[in-house]
Amino acid sequence: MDIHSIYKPSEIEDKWYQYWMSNKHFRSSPDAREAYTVLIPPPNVTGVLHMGHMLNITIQDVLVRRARMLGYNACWVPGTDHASIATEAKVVKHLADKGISKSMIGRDDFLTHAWSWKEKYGGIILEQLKKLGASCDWDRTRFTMEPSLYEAVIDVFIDLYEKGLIYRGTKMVNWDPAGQTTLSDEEVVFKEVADQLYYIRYIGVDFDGELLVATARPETIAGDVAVCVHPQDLRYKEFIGKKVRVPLIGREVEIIADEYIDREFGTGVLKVTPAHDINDYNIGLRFNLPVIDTLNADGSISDEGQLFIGEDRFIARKKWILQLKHEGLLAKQENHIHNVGFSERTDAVIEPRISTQWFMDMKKFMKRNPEVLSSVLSDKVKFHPPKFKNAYRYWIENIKDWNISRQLWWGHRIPAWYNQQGDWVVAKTIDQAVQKFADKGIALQAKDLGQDSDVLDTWFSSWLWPISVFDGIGENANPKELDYYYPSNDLVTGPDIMFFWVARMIMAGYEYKRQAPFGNVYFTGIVRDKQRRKMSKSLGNSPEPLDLIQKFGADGVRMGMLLCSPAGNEILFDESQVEQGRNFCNKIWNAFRLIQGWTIVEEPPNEASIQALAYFEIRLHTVLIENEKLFSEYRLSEALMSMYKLIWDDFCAIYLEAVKPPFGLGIERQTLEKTQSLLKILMGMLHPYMPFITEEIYQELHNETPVRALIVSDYPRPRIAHRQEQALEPMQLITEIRNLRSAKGLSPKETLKIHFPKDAFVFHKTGALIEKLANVAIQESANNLESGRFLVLLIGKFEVTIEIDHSIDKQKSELLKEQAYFMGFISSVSTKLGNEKFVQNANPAVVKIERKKMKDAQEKLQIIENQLNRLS
RNA sequence: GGGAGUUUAGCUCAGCUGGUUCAGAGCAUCUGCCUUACAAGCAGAGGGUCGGGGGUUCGAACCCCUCAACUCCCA
Repeated sequence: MDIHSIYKPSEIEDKWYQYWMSNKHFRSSPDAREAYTVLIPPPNVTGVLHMGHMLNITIQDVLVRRARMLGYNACWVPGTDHASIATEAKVVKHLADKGISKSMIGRDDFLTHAWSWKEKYGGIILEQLKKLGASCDWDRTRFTMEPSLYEAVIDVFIDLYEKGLIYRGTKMVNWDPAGQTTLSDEEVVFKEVADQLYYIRYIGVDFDGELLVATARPETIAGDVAVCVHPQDLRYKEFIGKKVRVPLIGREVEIIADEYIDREFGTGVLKVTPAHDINDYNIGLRFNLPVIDTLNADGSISDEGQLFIGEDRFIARKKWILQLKHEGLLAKQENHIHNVGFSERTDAVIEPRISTQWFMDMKKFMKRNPEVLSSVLSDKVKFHPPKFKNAYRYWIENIKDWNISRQLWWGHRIPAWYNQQGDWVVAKTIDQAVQKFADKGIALQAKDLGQDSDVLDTWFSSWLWPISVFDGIGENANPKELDYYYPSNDLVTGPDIMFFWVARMIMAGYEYKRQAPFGNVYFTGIVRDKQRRKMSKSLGNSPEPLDLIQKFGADGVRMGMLLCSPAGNEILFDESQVEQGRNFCNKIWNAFRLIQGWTIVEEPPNEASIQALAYFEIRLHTVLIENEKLFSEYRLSEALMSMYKLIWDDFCAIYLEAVKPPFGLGIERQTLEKTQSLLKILMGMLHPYMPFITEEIYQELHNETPVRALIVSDYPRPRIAHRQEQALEPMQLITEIRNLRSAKGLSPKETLKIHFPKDAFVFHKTGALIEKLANVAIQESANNLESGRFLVLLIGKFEVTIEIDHSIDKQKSELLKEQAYFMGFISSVSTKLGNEKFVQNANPAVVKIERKKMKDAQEKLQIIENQLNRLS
C-alpha cells in the first residue's frame, strides 16, 4: 500500500464534502427521532468569512455533528441577513463610483441595484463555510428579506402595533450624518477623543459683566436657548433669572438653575442647546424651552444656524472659533478629553437629533413577558459561561425603548400609510390602509396615500429568526415544522450581540411561542491577535481564512481554533495553534499508515498485545466518560484536549508501539482487527471536531465493504472504566526506566534485567507490555544482587529492582532525599491529625483520607529505610 | 462617572462545595536520539511566593477586606 507520509488535506476534503452532500447526510426533516436544532447566526449576506465566523461555525459544527451521531435528528439551519445599513452603504458607494446618487434614481431603481448587488455577492460566505466542513442543511438556507420572512416581519410589526407595543414618537435619537439614518444606542461606539474646551463670554443684558461658559461645541451656540447654573452655586446665585446675550447671534436668553449641573465641570455654567444634546433636551423639557435645530441631516449648518449656513459642522466649529476670537468673546481654551459617540457602521460622529421615529415600548413588553429575564436567571435558558447573566440582567432591568425605524431603503418597509394631512394608519396593504382610514372616518382613495419611507432595524427581522426560518409566523404559518424543531437547542454567538440579538430573540420567543427559542447560549470569545488587538480588515492583522484552510487543512484549522478557546474567553490567535492542528492530523495519518502497512500472520495474539489492549481500553473508556461530562458542560476545548492525548500518547505512543511487530514480521490477525476497530472508534470520537480526516480513515479501514458513513454512524459510548491505577502504575514504571536510561546515557536498545516483588500483581499482569516498551527482561528472582550492581525503584508500594551499575553513594543520597520528603510529609499530616479541632470539625471522609495518607506514607518510609539499611 | 469580569509556568488556559504532596495541561524551551508510521517525529528534563498586602479558618489558588494592573459593558 502506498500512502504519503504526510497528510494532504486538500486531496480529500472536497471529496468528502461532496459525498456528504450527495448522500444528503446534512438533510433533516421531521421524523420519529428527537430533534436537535441549531440556527446559524445569520452573517451579513454580502460579507466575507473572518476568523470570528471560523470559530463560531466550528463550534456549531462540533455540536451538530455530535448530536447527529448520538441519534438525534440534527438540523442546522443556515442563512444570511440583509444587513440594512452595511449593505445599503456598500451599494451607495458602488453607485457613487459611477456618479449615481440615491436621490437621482429613486427608491425602486435603487432597490433593483441593491438586489443585483445581493445576487452578485450574496452567499459567498455560505460557500466559504462549506470549505470549513459546516454540516448545515443547505436546502433550508434562508434570507431575512426573502418573501415569507419579509412578510413575517411586517405581520409582527402590525401585530405589535395593534397590541400597543409599537408607537410613533418624537425623541432625541442617535443620528448618523454620513449614513443619514438613526441608530440604536447599541450601534453607537463611544471613543475617547482629545478635543478642546472653549471658554466663551456670554455678556450680561440686565447686569454688568459676563458669564463664562465652557463648551466643546461652539458651532451649536446658535441653538442656545438658555444658560444654566446649579441652584446652590454661590458664584452664580445672584444671576439666576437675569439675562445674557448669545455670542455672535445676539439672542437674549435667561439664566436658569437646575440640579443637573456639575459645578466642577468647566465654569459651572452650561449653555442649554436642546436640539443637540440629550441632557440639554431634558432641561428644555423641564423649563419648557424652545428647540432650535441648527444642523441639517447631513451634518451641515441649517438656516436656523444663522452663521456659516451650509458648512459642515466641523468646519463651522473652526469658523466660529475664529469669529469669537476676533470679537474678543473667546476667553481661553484648554485640552479636553471626552467620550464621543461614533457610528459603528460609518464611523461618523453621532449627532443627537430630535426626530420622529417608530419605537417599541420595552417596559410594557417586559411586563407582558417577564420570562425574558426570569428564564435566563433561572437557567432555563442557560448561558455558557454564566458570567454573562449579570450583564443581561442589568440591560433588561434598565431597558429603554427600542428605536426600530431606519432612514434607509434596503430593508423591510414600515407598513404605515399617510394622507396629505399627516394622518396615518398601520396596515399590511394599501387597500387595507384605505379601509382603516375609513374606519377612522376619513374617506380617501389609494392614490391619496403614501407609505412610510423608512425601513425597520435589521434586528427587527433577525429577532424572529428562530421562528421565521421554519415559517412559523404570520398568516401562512406552517406549524408542523415549527412544532418539531422549536425551540432550538444551542445558540452559538459572540457576547457582543447579546443585547442586539440574543435578548431580542428571547423576547420574540416568549411573545410568539410562549417559550424561549433555545436552551443554551454558548458565547464564543472574540478572536484577537497575539497583541490582543481585535482582528480587523483595517489593521490587516487577520489571516485570510481560506488561505489558512489551504495551508493547514480544514481539520487542522478547526482543531487549532478550538484547542485553546474555552467559552467566553478571548482567543488569541496564532498560527502555531493551527500548526498544532495540522501536526495532529499528520500524527493520525501516520498511525493509519502504520496499521495499513502491516502484513497478517495467522497466530494468536501475543502477550504484550493483549496487555496493551487492556491498558488502552481502560484509557479509552475513561476518556469517553470524561467527555460526556465535559460536553454536558460545553467544555469543548477540554474534551478535544483529552482526545488529543488519548490518541497521541495512549494510542500511538503506547498501544501501537506495544503491538507493533518487530521489523520484517507480520501482525497476528486478531490484533490487527482489534487495532483497526480501535482506530475506528477513535475516528468516531474525533469526527465532530475533525470531520474530513476521520471520515477518510474510517472509510479506508472499511475499504473492502461498503459502510455507513462515519458522519451518520453511532457515537462511541463508554463502558464503565476500570480503575485507572491499573493502567497508570505500569506506565509510571516504564517512564522511570526510560528516565534512568536517559540519565545514564544508556541506549534504548540495551535490554535491562528487572525484578518484581512477588506480590506486585499489577506488574506481573502487565509484564510483557513493560518488557516491550521499556526494553527490559523480567528475571525470576530478586535475591542476592550485589550492591552497586542494582538499583531499586519505588513505584506505588512496590520495590522494583533493576540490574544496572549504580553508585551506592548516589543511590544513598537519592534515598535520603526521599526519606526526608516522606518524613516531612508524615510530620505535616500528623500535625493535622494531632489537631483536635481538625479531627472534630473536618468532614469525616476527609479525616479518613488523611489517615490513609498517613498509613501509605509510613509504609513507603519503611521501604525506603529498609533499602538504606541494606546499602549500609 | 457607574457596573462587571480577569490576574495561576515564557504563552494560552484548567483547577468543582476550602481538605490527598495541589500547584496541573497543551504549546514553547532545554537535553539526548534521523530507533524502518510520523523530525509536522521519538525518549526525557527544567520551569510557578497562584498580582501585592492584610484577615477568617485546624487548613486558603479557592472565602472576606484592601491596593494594583488589565479587559469588557453602560452613561
